[in-house]
Order: sequence, then structure tokens, then C-alpha cells
Amino acid sequence: MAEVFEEIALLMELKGENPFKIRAYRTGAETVMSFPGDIIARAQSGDLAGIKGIGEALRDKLHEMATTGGLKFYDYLRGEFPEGIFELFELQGLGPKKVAMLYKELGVASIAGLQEAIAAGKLQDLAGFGAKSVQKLEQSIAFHFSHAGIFRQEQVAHDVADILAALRGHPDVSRAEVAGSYRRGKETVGDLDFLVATSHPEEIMAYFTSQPWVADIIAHGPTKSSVHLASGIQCDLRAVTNAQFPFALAYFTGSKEHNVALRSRALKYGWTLNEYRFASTTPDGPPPPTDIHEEKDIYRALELDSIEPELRENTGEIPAAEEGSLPRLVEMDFLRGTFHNHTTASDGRNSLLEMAEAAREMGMEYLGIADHSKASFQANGLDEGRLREQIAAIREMNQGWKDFRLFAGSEVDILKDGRLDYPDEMLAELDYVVASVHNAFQLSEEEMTNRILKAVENPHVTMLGHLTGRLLAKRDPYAVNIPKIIDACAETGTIIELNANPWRLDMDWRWWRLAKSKGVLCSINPDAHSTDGLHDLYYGMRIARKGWLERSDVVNCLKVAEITKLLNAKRERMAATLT
DNA sequence: GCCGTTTTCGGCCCGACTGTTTTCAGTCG
Repeated sequence: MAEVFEEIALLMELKGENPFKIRAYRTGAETVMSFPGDIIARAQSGDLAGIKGIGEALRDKLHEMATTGGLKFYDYLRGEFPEGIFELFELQGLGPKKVAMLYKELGVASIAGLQEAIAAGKLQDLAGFGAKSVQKLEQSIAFHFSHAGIFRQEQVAHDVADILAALRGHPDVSRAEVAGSYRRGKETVGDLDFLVATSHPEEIMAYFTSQPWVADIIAHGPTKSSVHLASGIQCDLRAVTNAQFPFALAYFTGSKEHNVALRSRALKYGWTLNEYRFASTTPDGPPPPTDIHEEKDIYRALELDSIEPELRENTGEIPAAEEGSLPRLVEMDFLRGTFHNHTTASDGRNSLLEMAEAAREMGMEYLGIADHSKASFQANGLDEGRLREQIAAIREMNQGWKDFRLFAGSEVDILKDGRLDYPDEMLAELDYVVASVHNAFQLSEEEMTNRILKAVENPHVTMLGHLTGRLLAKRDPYAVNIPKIIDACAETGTIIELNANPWRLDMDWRWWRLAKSKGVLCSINPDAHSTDGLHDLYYGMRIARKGWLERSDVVNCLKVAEITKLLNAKRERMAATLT
């Protein structure tokens, strides 16, 4: 539904419609995407009143989509332009005006069509297209075919560290930060935004654009430059003064929606807020606040608690900051252990002992081992005999530690029909069980949901692993009704994993507030297949924070005695209910 | 198309860079 609103916005831009109307569709798409609940169920039952950004017209359209699976208004708009026209927007430098012109004047309606038109020399005759524009378009096309455009955190983390070090090492730079979606901890980023405070901006721009990791320069001005790195990611740098730095950092960290909300709040105080400063809206208006040195000073001036970058998505953080009800976000230092880790017994690269020692060195007090079960034969899953040997080895090893403990678990396949890959007697011997789907991804949403619900009903299933099976920028999540799963987990006391592998980051951060509101607990699990993999916990932590999770929501923060008790709680509770 | 201490109509963020259009439009973030 959000994608349909996005495409409607694009089509209306092509038609040259009222830009504010277009923005309303974009806002609507954003609202739908980040809605903390079952928006489809709400739309089906017509229960959409009072959602900010969704007015009468968008409400009706959501209802129509949710009940009929289509939208007449959208079909009508689509009929006015050919199918392939959307891909033209993926080219850097092409916006709605130029795409409309290309289509209207030359009949260009795809990237391939554009290539033909360029080859035939047709673009030169078009108003607004000179030789340089054509050359840039050819570059954009080449770039489009050679790069993905979406990057996972772990793909860019090294670039970010290198660039920050280079900027901070320059004698004319007093402060440097990475901003943008990377700083907000998004699961993937489309570009990287850097910011420096300097009194010699032009020198910094020259320095930045001449670095060895720059593949090509997109733009190079006195205070702003854009380049592509070798990895293909676009990287922007802005230079401001020291006094402007907190404003610019807040501005370029975003999100756009968060900024809009902050600016409109500033207006109520009689101030404008931009990337450089507060200013009075009128000459005789209230004087703007002074003494702004850090981002938190900006929030304080607007009578808001300081808002962590991860929360800046305009999904309720501003009202919460106003009334002092922002969450105290969970931190890396709070983690005492983690679950769902593999060893050489299945498809891991390190032994039980090596994994345990690595966890101890990281300062953990416990580590849960969960190798694959036998149905995952491609991953050398354990049969019951090998699993019992592993359990015995873990019990034996635990004798040797006073300050550390291994938990014997398993990542048990949820079979296609919802049964588990081990019988209950086997599961009962384990300290805990992670239940995950590893095959038959193509089931319908109803079948997949029922499959997982059946696993949740099992008293031995302590937690659900990677709930949607997604691989970021590679494989879509499988269809599953997440609100239903969350309700069942709340009902049964089943924990949901936040898989910290940077490819997965699953369950998605947008669902955690719903889970939290129902009392469902989170386990941040690295799904480590090596000792190095344990460090992926960091990526999971960023996502947990993005999901508004606090120390009390994350089971990894519990002490050994507390977590031991919790791992047994569901079994005991369900046994009590039965008797 | 949405919203409201500016409240049912009038306003909705705006600055940097590029290329081409001799004064600015388009794109981007």
C-alpha cells in the first residue's frame, strides 16, 4: 500500500500536479510504512480515523486496497504512462520534469529507450539538454547497471571509519561526524553523509575529493561535495562553521520527517530552524535561543528531551520527548550474554570451546549454543545422537567455569507443516530452543503464519529465530502475519529474536514497539557462525534501539540466575496450565 | 491532499550545486 502511494506521487509529478498534493501521498506512504500496528487489518475494517497524515481521501484508498487488492485511481494513473517509466527515476540527474519531457517529446519510456535516443543523437535538440547533460546521463546509466544502490551496515562500516579518521586528522577540521541514515542506524543505507566544522571549507572540499578512495566526483562546490567510493556508494560532505555544526548535524542526520516536525515546532516559538541556526521569524519577534553547542541544546531550546539519532523517524519521538516519556534505550554495555550461536558441529567455523572463550573475552557471562537440527542437512544439522553428545560436552565444560556458563540449545527447524524437527522428549533435554524456518519460503501468508503459530504453541520453543527469513538487499522476507505472531508470543511467553546478523536484522525494527507494548521480550542474537560473528551483536543493538527497546525488554541484559529462570518459565507455565 | 493556539481556507522547508535558459530551472538531500 505504501508503494502504491509512492508510485502515485511519482505519476502525479510526471503529470505536473500540485506539489503539495504529491507530498501528501509521500507522507501517506511514510505513515503506512512506519505504522506501529496492523495497518492492513485496520484498513480492512475501515478503522483508520485519527492517523496523522492519512486524511479522508487516503483513508478511502487504503480501505479499497485492503479490501479489493487493487486501486482504481492508481490503475487510471498507470494507464497514462508506460510500465518502464519508473526506472528512469533511478538515474541520477533525472527528475520528474526531465522524465516527462523525454517521454512527451521523444517517447522515451525506459532506460533502454533512453540509451537508444542518446545513440541516435536525439537529446541535443531538446530544450534543457546540452552536451554535458547527455554525457552525465550516459555516466548515470553506466553507474546504474554496475551498482546495487543499497548497502548494508557492514558493507560500509569500514569506509565510514576510514573517512572519519581522514577528516578528523586534517588540521583545519575541528569536528567531523557521519550523519544521515547511517547515524540513525537504519538497516541499509543508500548513501553516506559526512559533516565537518572548519574555517577553511574550500580546502577541505579539495582534500576530500582528492582522496584515494574517491572513484569519481559527482559535485564539488565550496561547501558541499559528492563523490562515489570504490564500493559504488555515494558519499556527501558538507562543511560548516563550528557554531553551525550542531544545527547541521541535526539537519543532516534527519530523518526528513523528524526535521520537518522540529522546524514546525520552532515556528510556534517564533523561530525558524535550518541547517545553520535559529532565527526570529519577524524582526521584532522573540529572540532566538543562544548557547547552542550540541544537538541536545537545540532540543532543550524547543523544550524537548534530547532524542537519540535512532529514534528520529517522526514516529512519536517528539511527543514523547515533550512529555518526558522517551525510552532509556538499551546499550551495548548492558549485554551479559547472547543466544543462537553455531559451532563446527553444524555449519560454524569455530569449536564449542573457541566460541565460549571468545564470548568470555568479550566480557559475556553466558553464551547459548544453538546448532542446526537434522532437517537442515545442507548445514550439517545434528541428529538426536550428536545433539545429546553436545549437551553432555556443554554440561562438562560448565564444570570448569565459575564466572561463565554455556547454555545448551538448538536452532530447531520449523517443518513445513509446523511440526518441529525434534520430538518433545529431545527438546525437553535442552536449556532452550530457537525455532526457525529454513525452507518452503513460498507458502501463502496464511500457511506460513499457521506454521509458525504452531511452533509458538510448543512449550519447549523458547524463542523464534529470524522471523521473516529476509536477507537484506538479496532476498525478500517471506509472507507472514507479524501482528498475529506477536500476539501468540505474548500469549505463550515466547521470546522473539532480533537476529543481529547485518544481512538479516530480523525482526524488523518497525515491529518492536508493537511487540514491546504486548509484553513480548527480545533476545538480541548474533547468529554467529564464527567467533568474529559474535561482534555482529553491535548491529542488532542499533536495531533494538531503533525499536525503542530498553534494558528491561532485552533478555540478554539479565543476570545468569535470572535468565536461567526465564528460559524455563514458558515450559513451567504451560505445564501448569495443562494440569 | 492534509491540517488546525493561523482551525474549514490558506499554507505547506529550503539551500547547494549544475548546466544552460543571459537570470534561472531542475535535481538533490
